[in-house]
Amino acid sequence: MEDFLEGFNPAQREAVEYCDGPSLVIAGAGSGKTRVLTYKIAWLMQELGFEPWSILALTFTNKAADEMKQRVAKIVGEERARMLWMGTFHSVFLRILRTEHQAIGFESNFTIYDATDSKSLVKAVMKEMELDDKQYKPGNVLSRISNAKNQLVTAEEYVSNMQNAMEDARSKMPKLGEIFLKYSQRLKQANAMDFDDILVYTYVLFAKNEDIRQKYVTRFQFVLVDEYQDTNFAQHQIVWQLTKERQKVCVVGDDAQSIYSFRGANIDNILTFRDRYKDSKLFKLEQNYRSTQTIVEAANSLIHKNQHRIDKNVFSEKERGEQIKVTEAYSDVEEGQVVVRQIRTLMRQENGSYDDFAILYRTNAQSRIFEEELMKNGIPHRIYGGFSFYQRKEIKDVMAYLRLAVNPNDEEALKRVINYPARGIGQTTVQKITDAAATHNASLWDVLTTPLQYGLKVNNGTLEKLNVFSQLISKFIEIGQTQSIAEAGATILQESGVWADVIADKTPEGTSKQENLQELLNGMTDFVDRRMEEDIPGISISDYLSETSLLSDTDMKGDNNEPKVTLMTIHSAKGLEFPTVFIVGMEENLFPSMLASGSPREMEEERRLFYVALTRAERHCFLSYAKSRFRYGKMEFGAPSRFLKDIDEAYLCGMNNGRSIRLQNGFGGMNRPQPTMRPQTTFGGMNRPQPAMRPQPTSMPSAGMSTARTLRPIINSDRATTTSGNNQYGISAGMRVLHQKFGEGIVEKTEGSGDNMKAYIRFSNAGVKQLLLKFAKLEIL
DNA sequence: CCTCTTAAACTTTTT
DNA sequence: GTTTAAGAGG
Repeated sequence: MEDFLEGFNPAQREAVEYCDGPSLVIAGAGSGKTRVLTYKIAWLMQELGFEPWSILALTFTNKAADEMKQRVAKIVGEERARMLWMGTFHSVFLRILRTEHQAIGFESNFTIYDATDSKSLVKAVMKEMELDDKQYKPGNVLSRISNAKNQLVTAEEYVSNMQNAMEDARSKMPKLGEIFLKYSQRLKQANAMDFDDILVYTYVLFAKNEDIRQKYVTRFQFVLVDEYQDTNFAQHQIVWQLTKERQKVCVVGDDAQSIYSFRGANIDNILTFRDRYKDSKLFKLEQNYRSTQTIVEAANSLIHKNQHRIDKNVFSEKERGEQIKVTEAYSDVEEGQVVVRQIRTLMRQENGSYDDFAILYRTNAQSRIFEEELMKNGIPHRIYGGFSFYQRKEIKDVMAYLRLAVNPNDEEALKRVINYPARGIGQTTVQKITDAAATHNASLWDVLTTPLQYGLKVNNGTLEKLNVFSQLISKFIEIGQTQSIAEAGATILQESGVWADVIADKTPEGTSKQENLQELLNGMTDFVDRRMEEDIPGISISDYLSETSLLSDTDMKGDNNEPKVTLMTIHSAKGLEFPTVFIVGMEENLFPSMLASGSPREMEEERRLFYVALTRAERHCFLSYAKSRFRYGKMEFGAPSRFLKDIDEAYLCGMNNGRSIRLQNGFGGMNRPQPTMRPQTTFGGMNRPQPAMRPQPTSMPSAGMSTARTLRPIINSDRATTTSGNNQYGISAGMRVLHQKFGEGIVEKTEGSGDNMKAYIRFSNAGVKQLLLKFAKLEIL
């Protein structure tokens, strides 16, 4: 089987072949890490006789898992590849938890709360405790809870630990432990888990049930973990629980690509691996097969600016390649134009495919401008991340019904749809139900089904409405148990009234919602078909929900094979590669993020993120920054990113309007007025006159811009008052009017027109009111 | 109780 | 610029 590993370098070969004990593979970017992992799995099966179901391979994204599965399938055949335990930490452990639910005190039909559900629950808990959400920011609270869970600290342990109490008091959130406790109880009450719980309960399951742990230790004879630098403590511990006796484990990672510490990932896991597994072997993969020498060396020069790192020498033997081009754009819009123009040029020059291009950015919010520009130019593209299909409102609504059909105790799902479509159960009623549930330690569903038992004080009309709703859900539960998943989906969509509500919406958004819901039903059918075809057990709604709750947009399969330009965050780009990469928004406070500037640790993580971005590129790499950009609805002026200076200058070349410029002057000259720059950096489309700018050619750009911005509302309100005399209501500023309820008043101003027209009226005994003229019956005096 | 309008806060990054 | 929370009127 020597030719099996043909084309492998010695380091790769050793890493694949060593299976006698634990091993740590430090794999530089583009060093064939996935290749090593896939061949190692194939090696285990074909050379060493491991059965596929005895191998556990863990990844971070579904995408990585799918890709690896496909690659393994090519070597060992689909049949056998299918039997591997391969998936994300979350999906594999969720599967185990469903099987072993009893041991952790859950019903088998527990549901998974997504980030929105978790946040909503935290808010609900805080409201109950009458805590100010200015002082306790739900996001902060949640991230503290999440951190604790990632450290395997339960709510009970958290509150009994004095150090936490002190820490919370210091950050003005003394009740945090109590929130954590209540939050956990409510999750349990709802028979639900959040993302972090999947790991926590897996750990607890193995820690408290030795027999169950043994069962899985016996099953998983070899464990492989991809992207080990991104594991958090919980994951690290679970891997240990599964491998401590047998020590058959191989982890692959690159400390330089650790970019998830915000999620509890700890580089130390990779560093302490060798202390924990005493006889572990270390392999280093240092040859990069992906990128040109220039790109690899530029990335090296960058990462050397970090203090915390494992020393290694990543090198490339590919061609030298061209320098990395740095472009300064006048605005965020211009940055988009520059990138699109460059794509067109390269397409022409290299006769390329749109698949060859990726535009990478730090935040999802940046995608828009590029999307618009690509659209304008008719360039096919695909945006990953941001809003996933399953996060759309209409989809979440239907999913909530499905969740209830599986697990009616699901509090967040219930609150979501109890009054959607509107059935006359409002906030006050929901609040009463929640209160009753809280005082009796019951679930909302308990209260809903037996309201009298919990002393729910609502009038008979409301009681009947609640009854109708709970009957509806009961019916769905039955449907879920009797009908096939796609049928059940269609029935529930119909009978819940969601479909009728969406049909009634004739706006373009309504149409798109219809399409999405149709797509959801198709997806359910596909789900069943795929599982039947691949002989995977589990085609219930619960199985469907399990899978989709852990799916992100990045994992969605393309609808067709048309080549497309890829747009995504750098985080989602990890593990991918493209011939040409644009890294955009290279500005201070954007990349590196403003929030990272406080701590050196976080700054190093941002730098690693940039390292990841650079090393995605195979041949061409473009960096760009904009001198001004719209953020939070305001024009902001930024400076070029400090990271640009972290790359050895020899690998960079400046570019403006297709022309090379000298770099030294290009950076940091942002605050000087540069009157000659504008004609150079403007393109065809930008040449339209900008009157607001013209009156102040000598002033600072910011002064000119802010004038332009503040001008607009003034003009608008001027027009509103001056034109208000001629309208269908005959109302205008200065008139004296009489209102049925408020009495006599004077019209101060009017706004809008037609049906939306409204007036600000100062009433002598009711103060200033704004009234819609469409409704307000005013008599002109 | 519902719906429309307005104000405010908001943006890292993801399983 | 976008999305959510609150407020007021019907």
